Amino acid sequence: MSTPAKDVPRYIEIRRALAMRIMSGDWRPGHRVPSEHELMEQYGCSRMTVNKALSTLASSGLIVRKRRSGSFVASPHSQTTTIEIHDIRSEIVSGGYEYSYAVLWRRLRNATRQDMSRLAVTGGERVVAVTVVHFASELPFVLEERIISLAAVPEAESEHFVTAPPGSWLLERIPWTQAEHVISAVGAGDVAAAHLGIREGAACLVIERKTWRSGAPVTWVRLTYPGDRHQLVARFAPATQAKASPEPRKAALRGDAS
Amino acid sequence: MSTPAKDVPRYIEIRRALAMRIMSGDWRPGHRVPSEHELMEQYGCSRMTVNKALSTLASSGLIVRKRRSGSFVASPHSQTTTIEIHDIRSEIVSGGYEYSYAVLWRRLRNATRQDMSRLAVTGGERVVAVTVVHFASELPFVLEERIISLAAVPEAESEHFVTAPPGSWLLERIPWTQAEHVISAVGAGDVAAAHLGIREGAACLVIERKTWRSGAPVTWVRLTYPGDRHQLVARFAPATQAKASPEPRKAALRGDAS
DNA sequence: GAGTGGTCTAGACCACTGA
DNA sequence: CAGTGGTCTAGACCACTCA
Repeated sequence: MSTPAKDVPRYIEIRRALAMRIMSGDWRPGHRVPSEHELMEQYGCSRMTVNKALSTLASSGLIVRKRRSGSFVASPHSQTTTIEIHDIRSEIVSGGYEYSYAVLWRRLRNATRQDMSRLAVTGGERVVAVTVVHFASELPFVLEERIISLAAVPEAESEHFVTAPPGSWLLERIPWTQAEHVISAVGAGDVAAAHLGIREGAACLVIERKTWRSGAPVTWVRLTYPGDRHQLVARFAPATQAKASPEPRKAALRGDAS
Repeated sequence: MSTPAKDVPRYIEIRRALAMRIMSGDWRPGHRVPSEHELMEQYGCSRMTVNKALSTLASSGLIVRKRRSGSFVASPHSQTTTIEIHDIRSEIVSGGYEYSYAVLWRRLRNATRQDMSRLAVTGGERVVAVTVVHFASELPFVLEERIISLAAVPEAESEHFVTAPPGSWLLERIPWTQAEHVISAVGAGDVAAAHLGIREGAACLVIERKTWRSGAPVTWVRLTYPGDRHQLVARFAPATQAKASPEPRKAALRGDAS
């Protein structure tokens, strides 16, 4: 069995072989993986090649590398997994729904204490605060409450988001950022309940995101999804890429559930 | 400015320089990054070095590489971010609380239709179903509902989880796996409400995890956290590792919130 | 002190694909 | 067809750190 691999690069072949030993339980956590020199001889290839196998294995968390001691099978005491947080529009459109949005209100103000804590700034900057509902085929899909720092995005002062919602609008202007997400569950407040057409106190999935650009706060946003209309999916398959995931679901609207 | 870097490896220096151009907006999405040959000359180093800079940049999603055409600044239309899902015990202990748990019940049965759909199997296997509450200093912290495939873990047949909860017990025996997580918000059902000491319908953060080992289903688990006692935090800072994150918070218990 | 991983070099061949 | 990235080689020096 296990055809010797047709076209897969050498380093992936090695990586896969090592991953198999680990994931099969053959090598328990703490077990010492052969050194680069040993693997060179075992596989008859150069050190750079086994190094690539080992370092990608390390970056996916399957092994830990220590100078002078060697590489060891890692202890999986925390699972790290990757989630994708999508643009709301494409999320809705790719679900086969029609996208629309409505700006509920928009204000220009000096940052309140709450604004400052949300943006993680101390000085009293000017901000734009805007609240938007996004619809999937007429059905309220998510409530977006956003604060934008005018120091970071001066153009926002005169922008009323009639041609594009704040998220997309910002993405056009501030393409690459650092971000922090906080995911939680809360009961819908009266505002959210009214705008999302759900019962007050109904469970909602809330994603809060702070965004920086080279260290400077850009925007804060809270997305409130009715609990029965949205979920996040994350997959984790270390390095070996065991098999194509059956279906990379991302979000489900009510009725999509299997 | 920007001291020429003391000890940082060459490829990180290059990667950082490129990341700066991208994150500053100097190079917009779609912009063509210099080719490996051009960068070789620019930085006076070998191709392997610039290759490492570019490929790590690509794996962090900042650029897209295409043969024959070149490397291009990626469009950030979906943010991918990494969350860590921790062992419940260490999650509680690291929060400064005292950990304990109680097995509510445990049953051995042939897989029901629901069990099969949760484990993603079709045959009617034997499973262990077990429900556990985890406490943080006497306060119910999370409800764990779990199904374990006996085909994958035969020892579970006689295990009653008195010395360790199912999660830790499994981790000891099945260290490395693939997993799929689904994160959602639901109102507490009557069972969850009773055991977690919360109002029925109160918002809960729910994490469902399916676990495989080399393709074979091992376990399914649903973790129900009272919404006001838990949240997930994810950070995203592409490649440049801009700055040490102020504090890698993971979970917050009521009272920890700032 | 010796073995380990971290990094780097100056080449090489290949597959792919856009002009 | 020519330029690009993907991979690989057979060396090298270094820092670190465990024994």
